[in-house]
Amino acid sequence: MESRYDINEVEARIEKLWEDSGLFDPDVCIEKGITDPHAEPFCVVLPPPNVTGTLHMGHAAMLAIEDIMVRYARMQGKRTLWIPGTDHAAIATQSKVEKDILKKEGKNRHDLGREEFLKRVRAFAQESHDTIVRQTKRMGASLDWSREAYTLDKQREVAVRTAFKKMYDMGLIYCGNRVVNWDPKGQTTISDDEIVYEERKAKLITFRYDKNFPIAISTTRVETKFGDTAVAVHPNDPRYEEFVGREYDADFCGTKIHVKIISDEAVEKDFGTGALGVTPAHSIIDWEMAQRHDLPLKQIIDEHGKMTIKNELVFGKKAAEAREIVTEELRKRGLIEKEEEISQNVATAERTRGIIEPLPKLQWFIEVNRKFKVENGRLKGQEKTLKELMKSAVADDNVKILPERFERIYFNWIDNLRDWCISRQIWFGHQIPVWTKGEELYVGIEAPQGEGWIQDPDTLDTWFSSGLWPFSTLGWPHSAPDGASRGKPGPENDLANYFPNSVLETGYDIIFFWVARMILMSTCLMGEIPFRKVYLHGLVRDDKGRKMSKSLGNIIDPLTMADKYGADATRLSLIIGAAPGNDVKLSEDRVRGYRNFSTKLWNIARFIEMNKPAASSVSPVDSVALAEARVRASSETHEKYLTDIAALKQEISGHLDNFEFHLAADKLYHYVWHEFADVIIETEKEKLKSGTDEEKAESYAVLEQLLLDSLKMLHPFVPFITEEIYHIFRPGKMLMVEKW
RNA sequence: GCGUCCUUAGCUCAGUGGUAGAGCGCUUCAUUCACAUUGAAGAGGUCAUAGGUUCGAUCCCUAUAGGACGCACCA
Repeated sequence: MESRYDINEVEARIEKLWEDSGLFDPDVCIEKGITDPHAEPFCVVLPPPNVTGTLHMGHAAMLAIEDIMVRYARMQGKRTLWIPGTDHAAIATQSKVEKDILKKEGKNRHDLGREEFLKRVRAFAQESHDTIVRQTKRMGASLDWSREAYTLDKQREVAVRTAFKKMYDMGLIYCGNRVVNWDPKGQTTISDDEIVYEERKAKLITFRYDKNFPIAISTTRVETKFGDTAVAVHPNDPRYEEFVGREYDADFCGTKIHVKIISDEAVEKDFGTGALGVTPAHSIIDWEMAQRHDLPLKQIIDEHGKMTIKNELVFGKKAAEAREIVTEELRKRGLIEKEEEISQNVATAERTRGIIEPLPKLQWFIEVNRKFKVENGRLKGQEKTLKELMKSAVADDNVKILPERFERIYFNWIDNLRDWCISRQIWFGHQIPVWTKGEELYVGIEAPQGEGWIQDPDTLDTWFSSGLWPFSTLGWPHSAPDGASRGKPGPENDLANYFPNSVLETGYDIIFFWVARMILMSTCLMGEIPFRKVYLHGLVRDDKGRKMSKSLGNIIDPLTMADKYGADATRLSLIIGAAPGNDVKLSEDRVRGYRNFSTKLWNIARFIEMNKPAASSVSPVDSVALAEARVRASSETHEKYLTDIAALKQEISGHLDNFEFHLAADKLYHYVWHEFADVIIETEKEKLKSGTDEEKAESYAVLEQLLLDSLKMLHPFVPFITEEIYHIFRPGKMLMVEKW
């Protein structure tokens, strides 16, 4: 063995060795007789990284954790499949490319036109994809690349369109004119989950529409009051009881408005004056109130955030500017009763950070409170709403979320869930499979026959296609989920063999975006849960606990770490000390520390190899036989070594079964360094130096066995170095498919 | 407002109902020895605070303080 462990040479060579072996593909394992086709299946689908650039430490952590589960399952003899893929990430990718083009060429997407722009986005996505694939392999992830998927490829497009059509036919997808979250910066609608609240100071103004109006109201957005069609008070508020039901005409800064006084539970008595001006067109809450009280809707702001109300003071002005003008006008008219500074949470778009302008728009929605009949699977025939299905999937313990505390968070989210707006006014993504011709509307997988059909120009929320991921990657809708194909090899039988997935592993930050949506799609379309377990990992932060970001300059790049200290060390640094669901603070020192572990392991192997007795170096088969014979005849100390490591194996298996990877890795680390190296080898050193030939051979045999056992247990965590050392002691064998 | 998590060695964090652990850092010593990307020894902790349960609490319960976060509201 080389005296120095050459990380980069070994990791590159082993990566290629695995890839050439084809053993990441379960069908190859079956063909070669390594895996029993009727063995228990174990399937994980990789959360597809966005094609917006490169992998970061969060991805590396995800890959490490999943690879541990997958390699462990494979070594246990399970029929193991881990499917790779990437996500087109519609809005994220589009806005990234838009930004780049604007910076480099000073053009926006409309200057280029839809086709040319999409060409550019696709080129960028392809480049990102290639980088991501390279990086993923570099981390040692044992993914079956022959089954690689992309959320925007042809096969997934069929899945998306099929899902859309089915849900439309079930009455779960509808097109409705509703007040939606409009992002004026990104020029698109977004869903409730894509909103990020930012705390800001605002001026709360208490005023009357005009001198004759009986009730004063409070608002931070006086410019929207042109659109008011009601004033709402709480039903139990004695101050306003007498007014409820009356209607008034008022002159608001020169514009005639008609206002009805209503009572509604949504009003808080203690806020402001306890009376609220209802602006149905520019507030989701107000819009809901308007629905309840049958109020008219008056739009006064457009998609660009400009005032459309025909009032000479503000027409054509930006909302913020109009706010100042209206405030000034109210002052002039002596209508303001109070002005106070308050802090409020402003809704902004997650991607663009533009301030959300609620607007009434015609959009596509998924209705979450409508009862429908499930058509397939285990849940066939049940009449439930999507909300109920999502809830019972977890409440009935069919889907187990780890750590458990996230189940409460999940339920809490479902309770507050509104209809999901799925249409986006961006270009990159799955175009909505709806075509119109005059009054006619067609929903289908393929464009309708005949002239004059126009496809809806909008695209779908990226999470719509991600929601199908657990089964769209397994061949749905082309292959059947059940029937005779179970147990048979080949990707065409994947759905029968690997659905539901065994585990879904992802970050806790996308439990709503993604985990919930997959449960929704799967229970609805498949009539079955998408996966049995959800394992949520924490976020990787810098050593001060801050998010890693370009602007802070605190990014630790997983590939740089892998090149410097090895993918093995990088993986270990992300596993040890990382309790499930807890954030990990990472520093380069940590990675370096685990690189030292690789060196230690290498030297342990080197020491053992150097002490190999000449007699047993004849052939590997003989050496195995010899080792076993020696071990059987071993001394008490030697027996203790072997029972100890057997006990350790029990412990490690237990931890792995319980998803306690951090405990398993920590114990192995401790055993190898502080027990095996520091105690056992130090003890045996003497015998190997001055013992009889017999003693030497026995000592060697025991050490070799301990080493091989350690390598096996370590393999899921540090696959490269363990594979390399294993080959030195067992030429021709592949550790990744050895039996656990 | 509702809820969750965190508070353990100088730093970053694991962990456990019964003499406290890791990495990095620090001190001293060792080195023709598998490994200086090392070994040995060591310093350093009333496990946030106050109550309670218990034979026994860092761990379970309650409250308090500080920090992080999620959800709802935010007129």
